Amino acid sequence: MGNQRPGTGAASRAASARPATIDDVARLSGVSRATASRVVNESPRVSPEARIAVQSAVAQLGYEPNRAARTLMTRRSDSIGVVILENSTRLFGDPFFGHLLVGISSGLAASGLQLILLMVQDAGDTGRVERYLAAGHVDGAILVGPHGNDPLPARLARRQLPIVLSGRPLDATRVSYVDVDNRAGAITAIRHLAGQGRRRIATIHGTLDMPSARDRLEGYRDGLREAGLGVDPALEAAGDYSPVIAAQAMRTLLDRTPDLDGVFAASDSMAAAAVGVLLDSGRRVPEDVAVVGFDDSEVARNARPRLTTVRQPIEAMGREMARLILRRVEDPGDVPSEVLFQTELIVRESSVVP
Amino acid sequence: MGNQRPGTGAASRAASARPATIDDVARLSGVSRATASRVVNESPRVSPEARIAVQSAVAQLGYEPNRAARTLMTRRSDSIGVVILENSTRLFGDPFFGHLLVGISSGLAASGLQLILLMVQDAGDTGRVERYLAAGHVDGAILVGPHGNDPLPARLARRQLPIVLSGRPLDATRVSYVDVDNRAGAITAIRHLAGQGRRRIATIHGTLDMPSARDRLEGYRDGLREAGLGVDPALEAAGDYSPVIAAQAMRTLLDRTPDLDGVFAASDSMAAAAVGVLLDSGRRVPEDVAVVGFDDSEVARNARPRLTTVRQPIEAMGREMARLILRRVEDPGDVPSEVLFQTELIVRESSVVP
DNA sequence: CTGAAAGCGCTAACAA
DNA sequence: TTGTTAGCGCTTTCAG
Repeated sequence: MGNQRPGTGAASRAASARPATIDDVARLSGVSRATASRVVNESPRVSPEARIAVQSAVAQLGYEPNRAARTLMTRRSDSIGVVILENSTRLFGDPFFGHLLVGISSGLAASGLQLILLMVQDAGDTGRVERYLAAGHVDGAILVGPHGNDPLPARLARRQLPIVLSGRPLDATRVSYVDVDNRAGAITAIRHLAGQGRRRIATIHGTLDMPSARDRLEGYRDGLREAGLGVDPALEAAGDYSPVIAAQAMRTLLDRTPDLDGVFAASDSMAAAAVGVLLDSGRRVPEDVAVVGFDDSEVARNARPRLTTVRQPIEAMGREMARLILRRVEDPGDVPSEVLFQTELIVRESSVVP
Repeated sequence: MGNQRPGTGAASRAASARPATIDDVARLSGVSRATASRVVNESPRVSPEARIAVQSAVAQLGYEPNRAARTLMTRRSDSIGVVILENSTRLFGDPFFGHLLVGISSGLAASGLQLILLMVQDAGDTGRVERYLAAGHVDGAILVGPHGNDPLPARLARRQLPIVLSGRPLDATRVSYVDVDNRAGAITAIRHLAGQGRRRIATIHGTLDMPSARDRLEGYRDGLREAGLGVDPALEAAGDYSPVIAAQAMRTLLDRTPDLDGVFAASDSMAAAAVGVLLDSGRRVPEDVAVVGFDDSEVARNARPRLTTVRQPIEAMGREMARLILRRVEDPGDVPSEVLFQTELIVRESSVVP
């Protein structure tokens, strides 16, 4: 590059202490701050010459807009809060949340909005997180894993913060959410088990303060009725999506109804735990008891026997949540959207006798 | 609480459109902006009366400082970037990352710094993320899962950004990191297997561009030598921490050395996959082949047989990473710290014949 | 111990 | 199409 005076030329700024400002860009390209700003923000009202001059100055200086200054002016933070409402025990033992995060992250990436992760582990966190979100530090929030009785969604909505939920809310509040057709998914599972000749089909459901858990339980019952098999409370046991509690539930079921020949669990982790208990009890899977899970996570492919399961497209659901929140941030007056994804039954070894 | 004119009193601001500013606080408490600011920022140079007046005004107005304005002034963003350098396949199939995130999040929570999550899925993301981090939008960064050949850590360090790595860096760069004593952990695993009478112990190691994988492999070899068992390349197979590749590796090992009687895998997920292949091949675990994993994640407790494994305190490591980055942000001149956690061997069914 | 004033970097009226 | 001007809300000298 020709002769440069050290410490003053543009090239020498490579690792400069002070980052370039829009003033630097304006000066170097010979236009005003305003015009430089217009180019950076892709306003159409700029002459081609000015545009080119500014763009090359931007490149030369490695200019990056100062987000704080921009936020102060536009009153937009260019960031989205992602709130994980679940204690750590279940949190990442189950691959569900991780996949959802990956989807959200990739859906947000193209937009230039940042992802601010907020984990609510205990009651103390709730206040902190709510204050932060309500203070206008984010343009919108994605709430992952809210239980039906969680007041946070309504509280934030009342404060006019755009939000999107993972999972249908329990009350009929009008908020955007993304969910899978839990009821239909459960029905396909039961239909499959009944089709394999199973007659005493039990279920390990999730905590019933979560709508997804309720819907899967309802689907289970509907499936039984559809197959002409009666509903029997003794065949239903509560889990909480953790393997430990699921194992307990399985033992309870075996005590109550030793003749059961099928199990539908509301997650793969719980199904895997159930299989463990069944094997421990001397039963063979699938010969004596057929098992179906939910999610189609790594757990299902990893287990032996491999788990038949109801697949939900978790990453796609995360991307959709990102899309929805971006839309609501653009246009807060937009009506809330409810997006339902379809499930797919993946048949593996745990439910089919070879 | 007395008589209030609607729309103007403090109480009526409860769900007001415009958030309170420090000017509002100053006015209500009868001091200047400067003094109000001092109280908010806990400066000691304020009279008790002023302090009390301001504090009550803050409470009354529900005042929350505008972070953008503060950032503009202080040149601190009050946020930490957490960069996940791993593609989604492995990402959350393995509970490791989730637990680390929980630890980091809880370590950061008390400080008031926000956690900005940046996932690098493909080469295209790298530039975006590096630009973002280098532009001063975060006060520091925690890099999770960097491979040895990743140029990002050095690039960011050169730009003066405080960073902390998960895992020892391959080159001898002086950066802060948190790791577990991988070599010692592997040795305890081999010592245990040898103690159970195993003589043909194989290993499925991780990708060798990650120091942790190298260290575990070295520990494996050291353990063999210590037990008087020779090192045999035919007993070593490469995995990449994914179950699928681990299963392939296990099959390769069985082809090459059908007489193996022990397997040490560099993660629980890989160990579980290896168990699956062993069972498929008609072998019994642990009777014919004893298996030991690494991590002590849910996978280990969930598998049947339950996995013996080398526990690492993942959440504590995450919290420590948060502590280190906060310290470096406070005092960038501080010498880099290297924190090594100890492992613990957890003996379960997969390695001990009853 | 307190207040007045300056200014961080940016965008958005408003004129020209 | 462009430039000038006026703040956004905050912290921080500098006087007093």
